[in-house]
Amino acid sequence: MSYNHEQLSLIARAFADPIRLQIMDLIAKAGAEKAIPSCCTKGMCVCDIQEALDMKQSKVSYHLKELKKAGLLHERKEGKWHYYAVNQDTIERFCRELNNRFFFNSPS
Amino acid sequence: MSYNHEQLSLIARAFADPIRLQIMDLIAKAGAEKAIPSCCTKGMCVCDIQEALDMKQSKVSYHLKELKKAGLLHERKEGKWHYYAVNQDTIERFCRELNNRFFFNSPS
DNA sequence: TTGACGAATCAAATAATTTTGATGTATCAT
DNA sequence: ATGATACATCAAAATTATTTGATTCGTCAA
Repeated sequence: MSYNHEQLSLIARAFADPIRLQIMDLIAKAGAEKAIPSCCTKGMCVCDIQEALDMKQSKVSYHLKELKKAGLLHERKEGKWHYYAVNQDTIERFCRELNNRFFFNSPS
Repeated sequence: MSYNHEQLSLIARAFADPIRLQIMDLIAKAGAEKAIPSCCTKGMCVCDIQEALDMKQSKVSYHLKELKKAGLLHERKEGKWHYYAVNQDTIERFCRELNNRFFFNSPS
């Protein structure tokens, strides 16, 4: 039902790198607004992130893998493209878990 | 007003190690309940954590430093002892920040 | 003072993450 | 089939984090 230390730390580790936060921001914005760059209607593809943040492709892929491993991203494959979108559920559970653990008067 | 990527990742990094989560849990419990071990009424001292988790003193100090650097702990010195307590404000702000960033319909 | 205790800090060793360039795989158009 | 594109994966190098065993610092009691 609730996360253990390993699961919690996996998510925290994913958030622990500024580059991954940048990537998350970018993907979140693309999901929220009209979709910043070219090809994405729902989610962002690797090449758009690569271009937006001026990073090597393998670097982007590596960080996306870490984020996905933590359950923070959802992947949808469509032809040649892989679209990534934020998995809000994981973030919500993560925050709820922190609250339950560290607040004496925890709000559920 | 709100955290930048560096500040956010600093907090996330602090949560990113299972050992530090253990320490946080321990300190939080000591604050919430009657105070588990011997000497602490408000906060826990290093030697109590050391004993509770069976760790070397320098290791405990190292992790406490990391947690404090992230603003997750509050330190109070009293004679020979240093008492650590959870800084709930930081956790609250951290969660609020995550919500603001990654939820389209963010609750403030 | 001296010695003992609680804790910080340091330097060296070890371990884990991240970056990089290369190579591999799948999909698609020609 | 061939070549191009989008992406994953790999192995090596570079960078960071963690652990360990001193050593040091501050406080207190004798």
